[in-house]
Amino acid sequence: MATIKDIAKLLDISVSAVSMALNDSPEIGVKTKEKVREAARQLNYVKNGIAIDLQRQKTNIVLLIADNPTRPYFTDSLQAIQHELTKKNIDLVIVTANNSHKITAERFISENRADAVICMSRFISDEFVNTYANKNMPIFVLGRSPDLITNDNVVNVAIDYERVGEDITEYLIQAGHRNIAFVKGSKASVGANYRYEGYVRTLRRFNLEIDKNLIFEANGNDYDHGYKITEKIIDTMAEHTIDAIFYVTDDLAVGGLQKLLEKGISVPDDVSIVGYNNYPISKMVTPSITTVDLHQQKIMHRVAKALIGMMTENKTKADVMKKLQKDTIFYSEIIERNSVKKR
Amino acid sequence: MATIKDIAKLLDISVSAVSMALNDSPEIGVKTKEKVREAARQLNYVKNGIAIDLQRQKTNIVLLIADNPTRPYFTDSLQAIQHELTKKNIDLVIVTANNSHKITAERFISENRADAVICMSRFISDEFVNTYANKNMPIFVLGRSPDLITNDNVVNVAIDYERVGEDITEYLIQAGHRNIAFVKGSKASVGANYRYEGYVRTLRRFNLEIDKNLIFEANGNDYDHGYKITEKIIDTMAEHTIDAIFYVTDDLAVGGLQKLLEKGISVPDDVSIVGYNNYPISKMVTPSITTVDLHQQKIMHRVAKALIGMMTENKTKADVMKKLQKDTIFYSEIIERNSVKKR
DNA sequence: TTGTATGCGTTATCAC
DNA sequence: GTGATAACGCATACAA
Repeated sequence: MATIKDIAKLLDISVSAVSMALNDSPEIGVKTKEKVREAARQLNYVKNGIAIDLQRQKTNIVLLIADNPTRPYFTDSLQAIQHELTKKNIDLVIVTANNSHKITAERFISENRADAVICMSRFISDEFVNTYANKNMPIFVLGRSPDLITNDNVVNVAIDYERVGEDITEYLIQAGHRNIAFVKGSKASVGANYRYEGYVRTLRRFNLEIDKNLIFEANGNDYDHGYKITEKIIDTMAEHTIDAIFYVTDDLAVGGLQKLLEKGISVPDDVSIVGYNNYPISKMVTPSITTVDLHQQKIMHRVAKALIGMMTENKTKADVMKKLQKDTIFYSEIIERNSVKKR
Repeated sequence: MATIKDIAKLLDISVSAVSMALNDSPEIGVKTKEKVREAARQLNYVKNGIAIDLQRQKTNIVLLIADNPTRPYFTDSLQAIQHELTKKNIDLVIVTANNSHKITAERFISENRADAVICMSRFISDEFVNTYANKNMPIFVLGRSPDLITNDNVVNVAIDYERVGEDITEYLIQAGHRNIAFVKGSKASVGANYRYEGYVRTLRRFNLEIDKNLIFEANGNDYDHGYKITEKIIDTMAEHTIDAIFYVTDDLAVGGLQKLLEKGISVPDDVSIVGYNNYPISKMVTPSITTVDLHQQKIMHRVAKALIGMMTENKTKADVMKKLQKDTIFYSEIIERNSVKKR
């Protein structure tokens, strides 16, 4: 690996001259620049970004930590973030952090390998985030408890969990459903828990009984869990009437749908179902599934902008918080499709 | 940001002593180590990974370049790679490189920000790869033309494209189908093109006519394109009999399936369909779709191992190539489900 | 057991 | 227009 030193030696000029030439500094003559560039080509010189970062005390990268890069909510976010960062010529690096593998992510944080981080993974603890965030590396976390954030360089992107789960429950009730089953998913999923609470609140608001027999635990958020739990649901349908099923996740709903169809139960004629998140798959099945869109992209656009503000314009947490919450950051939208019947 | 210098000053010992203490060197006394650690805690010291990398002339990271991190073929690969790297305590960093955004990936390569790279994106050109791969940073690319690889530090993971597309076509023929339509996807997809060739070869082998009317261009590999092109297919079914449809991708097949069902065409009673890749979604629809599994994970496990060999054991391209191709790296497997009817 | 000196590859600050 | 030199934060060979 050739370095600027090698170039300098070859051309018998100083290292700094080479550096400046390579960076097209106006202080360097045109002929020198050309000589340097030519030599660089000859020696197969490639610059060492690490050394540059060290010298500059900046990495120019934003670290994005994901628990599961498969999920559409992640890829949506990714797109939004990348869009904003590209404008500013900031690099984006993704590392995953989940149950079984989070060392890389933690190392990147604890070793200050970024100028800012967006943490979408729950597996990086509040404590960790609090101890390592600093002025040169603010950390954005999503949907955590505000009271657990003690560091002034970690900003929590609050989500208005008040309405979560209420919207779609109300929608089902308005459509004439009374016996609405609820399928819980992964216990670790914060959002999913809030949806359940919204469901309960809404039933109460409409003076509907909360029947424990209609609450199911899938113990996971994906297709397979949905498929499996729906076996149980079908069993209980023998004794209790169920008009509609609120799956806490689209994937669960898709799995459930398939089980229902296999058992000859028609959706939505025999039972209506809804999912949550507006994952692409929800429209790919027959019947397509009514769901709710969280507008993750819009949120992340704003997060990215706030983050850039802190990185490049020396804004403080207080500054960006105002903008982040200027209008309600969170608003969900019901996507009506064909899995719900009005009665 | 405190550095070891600060610690040294505080404790009035040398910088190197601090460095060694922090790295738990046996040369340093226990009491000194404790003092140092305590001081580090007090000063809120966090180590600077960048500086370490510079000094060590190693980054300990493998760079994974993806075009579309959404695709299951990517997440499958990710899992396999991460599994192998974790064993060796090597970090994995993902950056995306697609049509509109590949600067980050290119910068990471050209600035030597990794000890090795796996490039799954077609948007990083052969030329680029050839100019930047070096002994300290080998680059693995997937399924490119071997003759375009001129650098001895880029290893091309060949895939046995001979059989691709033949297997499933033969399967359809054996099931009694004669008029088999083919739906092409994105023109940029290398694998998809090979599948088409396999399809053609197989028809010839069985002395079946290749009917241009039954070849469709979806111009994309995803659900929406499948949905759209199937409109055309249904139109031509009025004039030409079609027993089966070979969608070049599962997503296309899922989109097609939905359109067929909407139009009241039964799958597989009226027409059989197959996809390719064994994406999770192919089993989530009703009827579930017969497809072929490329065993991407197994391939990537082997790739990761080869790469680790080059990184840590100084193995050469020649060395790893042998192992990579020891047994056929590529073998596809037909996953029989419910979208094909025997006639 | 500890300290000194040097180097990693680059940029920045001066002085020339 | 150019060249020494220090500095970035850390690790290491060697000396003490």
